[in-house]
Amino acid sequence: MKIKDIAKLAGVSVATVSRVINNSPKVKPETREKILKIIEEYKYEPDHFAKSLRKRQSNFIGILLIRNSLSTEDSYTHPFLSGVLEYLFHHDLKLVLDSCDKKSGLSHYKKLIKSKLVSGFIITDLRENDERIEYLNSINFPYVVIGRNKKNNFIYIDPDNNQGGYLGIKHLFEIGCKKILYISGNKGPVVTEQRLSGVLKAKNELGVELEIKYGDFSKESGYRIAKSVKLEKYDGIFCASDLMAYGVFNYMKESGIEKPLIGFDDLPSSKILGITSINQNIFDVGFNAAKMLHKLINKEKVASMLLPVEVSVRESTLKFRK
Amino acid sequence: MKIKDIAKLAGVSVATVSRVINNSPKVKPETREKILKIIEEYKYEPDHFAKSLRKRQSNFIGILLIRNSLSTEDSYTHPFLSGVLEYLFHHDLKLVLDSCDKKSGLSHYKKLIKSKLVSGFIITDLRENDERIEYLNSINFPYVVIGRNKKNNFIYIDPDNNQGGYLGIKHLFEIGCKKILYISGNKGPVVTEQRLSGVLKAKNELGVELEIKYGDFSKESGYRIAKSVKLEKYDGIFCASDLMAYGVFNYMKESGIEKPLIGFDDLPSSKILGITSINQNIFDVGFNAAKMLHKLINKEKVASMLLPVEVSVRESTLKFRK
DNA sequence: TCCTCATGTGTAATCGATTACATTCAAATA
DNA sequence: TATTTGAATGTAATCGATTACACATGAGGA
Repeated sequence: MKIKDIAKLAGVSVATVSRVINNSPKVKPETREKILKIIEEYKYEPDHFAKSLRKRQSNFIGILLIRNSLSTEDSYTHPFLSGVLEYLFHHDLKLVLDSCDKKSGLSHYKKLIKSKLVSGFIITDLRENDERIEYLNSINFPYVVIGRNKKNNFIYIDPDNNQGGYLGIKHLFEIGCKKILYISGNKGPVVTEQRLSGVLKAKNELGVELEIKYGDFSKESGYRIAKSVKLEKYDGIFCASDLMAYGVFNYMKESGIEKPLIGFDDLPSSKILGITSINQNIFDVGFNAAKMLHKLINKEKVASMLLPVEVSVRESTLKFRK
Repeated sequence: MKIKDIAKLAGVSVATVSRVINNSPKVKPETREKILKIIEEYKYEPDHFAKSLRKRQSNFIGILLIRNSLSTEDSYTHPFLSGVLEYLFHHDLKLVLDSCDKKSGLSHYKKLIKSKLVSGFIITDLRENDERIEYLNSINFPYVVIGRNKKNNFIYIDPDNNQGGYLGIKHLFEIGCKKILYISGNKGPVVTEQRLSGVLKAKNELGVELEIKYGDFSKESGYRIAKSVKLEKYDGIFCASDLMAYGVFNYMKESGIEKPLIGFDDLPSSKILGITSINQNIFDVGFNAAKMLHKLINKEKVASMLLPVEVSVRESTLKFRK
């Protein structure tokens, strides 16, 4: 079933049918009705490839996952993609999901661009000095980045890590903590600085005592640090990642110490373990990334975006509330 | 840059360039070399839409996620999609990820088919009496289903739940359990029967004593059942889902009882909690689903597939080992 | 020498839509 | 009445590739 068939059935030319499909105003209402009825009756759908070819536009956006990067706890992909899809759903856009190697992945992006398959990218797994950024900037191709790096010469969307650090300390303060241990991530990643900076802001503003140790975001590092310091000294612990909080959690169980504990990221396990954490709405990240990209594709002005985070309060701090 | 430009640069016709691109054997080697060099030099890529239109074939497969179905713990999507993408990566296929409503989602599938955008589907979130199945069967469109239902009139791929049930009991038996509590899922879903049937097979084969209670896969139901029975009576507990195992786990912590415990699904939290569980390799599910679909699209014969599962042994049973 | 045949290449039709331009027809205006 | 105008529709070119068919060339056989 193609446009020609519909035209024949309706006794009009293909041009008129096309006009109806594309909502051109210059079609007589009765003609439009008649054609729509036939289209409906035969469940006609225009050929996607013919349409894209002729219109010289793709309604695809691309997301490339890194090959072989299966982390044990990925709770990110589903809500993120759902958010993206939710936006696309309402705007006649589609998503091509593809994969590429971490190294040498650029050629894959180039292929998708040169074959005119996609009209924009959402970039994930950003690196410092990311060759993808350099390339996309150089040809002025629309894209939005999830996260930031030091160069930061692009449009990005990122949860407000700074605010997250702030809220964590504030929450501990509110349940009565005065001497807090902050287990930071390792120096290097931008998130480390962002979260730390929020933590420091809260410290100064609220006047709590703060000690800082540096882990590396991993469970093991959390455990190690918890073991090496005297936890008794503190009346609250804030970790820059849930994984580190799990390490601390395990150590506390072992040693019988009980202190208020907060993590960061709000992984699903935190809900099950009852650990308070800083929650980022990943669905919103996806949704807004798609929205921003859509605007960029339409040549509209777009500003980078920080998404608010919030504290998911659970057992691990709740039971210490005064 | 289009094929015409390449042809001009090489001093040949577009047909010859096209032949080179499509590996037609009837091109003189020197001509081929010359053209390939120019293609390489200019990084030419054929227009995807033109190619698909003319060849009357799409190299897209489709997966539709259900809208607004954000479960707290989704550890499935990423490895599944990674598996799918890994196969596609090597076979010049691409994935269109889209979404549709749980109810009335069928029209979305129809659209993708009628617009000729996709040449096959991987069906997830299967229901009993799934209208998608009826429709796809009726028009003989290629698809592969993740999971099974009672009708089961389709090609599917599914982890071997039966084997999982068997292995769970066997593992408990091997660490010395003789009187086991099995907390099943609710009657209805196919997995309930499958897992239970494996459990029963092991019971008969190994001669252990077995008691069965029915939960509903949820954490709460696990907790409730653990509380309502006398856990002391048993020397091992096997749950048909990790969530139920978490409920049991929590109750045991509270009540100070310690018994070997196994869950099913191997959610990420199980690793963190140290709970032994039945693991399904989700990456393999995705990879093989893509492979099977590819064969179906190429009109090859394909048989449904059960993927082996294994026991991820952890603390919750390890420490009881004799 | 002439014919056949294989090899390599070019010409032009084609896929199914969109759209610039042409055409028709009736109403409005001079 | 003749002319202009605008609305509605049709004709045909076009997007960029693939491919059936035509054609040219030279080798090999009669």
